[in-house]
Amino acid sequence: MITVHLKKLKRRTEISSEEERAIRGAVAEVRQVRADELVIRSGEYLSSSIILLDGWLARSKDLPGGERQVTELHIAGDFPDLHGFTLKRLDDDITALSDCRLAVVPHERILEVTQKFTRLGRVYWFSTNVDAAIQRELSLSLGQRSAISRMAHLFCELYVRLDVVGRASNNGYAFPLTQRELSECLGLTVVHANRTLQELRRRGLLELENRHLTIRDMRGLEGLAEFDPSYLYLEKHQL
Amino acid sequence: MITVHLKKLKRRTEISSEEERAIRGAVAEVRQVRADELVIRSGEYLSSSIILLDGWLARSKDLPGGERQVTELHIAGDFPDLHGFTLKRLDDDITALSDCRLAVVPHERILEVTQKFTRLGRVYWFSTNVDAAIQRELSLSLGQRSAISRMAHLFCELYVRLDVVGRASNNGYAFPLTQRELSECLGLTVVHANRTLQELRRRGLLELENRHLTIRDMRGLEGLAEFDPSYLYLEKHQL
DNA sequence: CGAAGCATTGAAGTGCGTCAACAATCGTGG
DNA sequence: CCACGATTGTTGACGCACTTCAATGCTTCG
Repeated sequence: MITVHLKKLKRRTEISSEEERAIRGAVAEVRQVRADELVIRSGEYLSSSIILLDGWLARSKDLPGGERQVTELHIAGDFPDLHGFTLKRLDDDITALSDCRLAVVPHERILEVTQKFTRLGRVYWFSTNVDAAIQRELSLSLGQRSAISRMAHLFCELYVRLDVVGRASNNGYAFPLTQRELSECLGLTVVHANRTLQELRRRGLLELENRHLTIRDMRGLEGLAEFDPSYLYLEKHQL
Repeated sequence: MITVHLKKLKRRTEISSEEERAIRGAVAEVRQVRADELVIRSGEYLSSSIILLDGWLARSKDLPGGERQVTELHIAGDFPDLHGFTLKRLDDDITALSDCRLAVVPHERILEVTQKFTRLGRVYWFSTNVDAAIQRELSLSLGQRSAISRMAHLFCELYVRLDVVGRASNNGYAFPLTQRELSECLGLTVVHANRTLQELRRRGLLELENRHLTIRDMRGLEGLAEFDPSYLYLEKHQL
């Protein structure tokens, strides 16, 4: 179950069997949450963090008027609120986009593990830095890319990230978001997100039905998105 | 000189005199760079990071077509490429917006210091997490706020951050960016950034001349920006 | 089976972009 | 210290990508 998290880590760095045991031992319990459940409210005090084992989570920030911006989508293997280990409260909400299974990791155990294995401290620091890189790429999208290029970019990124944890299959993946949620990722209205999605279909780049995305023309999609995965830091790192 | 960096750290957590000595000892040299100089190119291998002692730096990402998005502005006291310690290369460029003084900190010394003082490891991890929070707030701005609210928000944030390191004075601060650079922070064209700035002036909220910003109506500006500084994590933290 | 949420479409509006010109300021060399 | 080209700031006219509003069918699920 937590194997998916180790799979993600091992893609980017070596994890010794001793370190692996320490990580496995840090999990206190496994929880389930339902779709649409608010998992963590921004501002609330945190004494544990969660590893996403299965399902999708969104981190988002709202304006007083209700407008919502998703700051990052999280998939199986991610450690969505690991930054809460040092920050002790989040500045963004975490919501379940689908039913999810979560491994709860108390901060005191993260502290112990990273004291004992200082390299793991760097591995997890690295991990939050990659999340920050994903968020920077989002800023680039929101600030400079057109709606269609932005949407294409998101689908490309998710394909790569899902592939790392073995959740992508022959050019497609399960995609549980509604068009409203998708629009909140992209800084668009639902109506325009809908039209943009249709344009991607019309160009023969992808299909999206029954919550499943199929990429029909990966080259074309990547080209439209100007997608370059180097910001995902997929190569092996010495830490 | 590096005192400004310690000032920033001490605002958010305790730093013992032993830890302070370790930090001061980690600096290998002090460099100067001129305005408009490309300080770090994204992708290049890094074996040291820099603390900004004086001046302004911008982190930015470009699209193939030349469109640029600034992902974060950095001021005195910041550690702009600290994430390079784990990532070993950046996904964004770092450019000098003004003449700057930089303290160079070799990664091997960061490694030593954080091995010896594991709490300092968490302090710096915390620090990159705050940068990530600033970037999330930018995503919220780019995705959901109007041009004028976005610009107001940026000026509010910079006031608070500069105040922490004692670089803001009676409701104003030195602001070295050109309108082009400002527009690249906000995802706007220069022309529209210019008109938006004029609108802020016209409403009596601020003045900007000779590279100096004066806030005439802080309440009004914060209200327009819907500014809430909690994402800056200014309170004292146990790490 | 009914209600609520979700996807889709059309028509009309607007915030911001584009293009183009010009004024003001800056930096540099003579 | 002035000359002058380059950069920066400003303004106007116009265009368009995306929003807004509103209506309609389609799912989904209690």
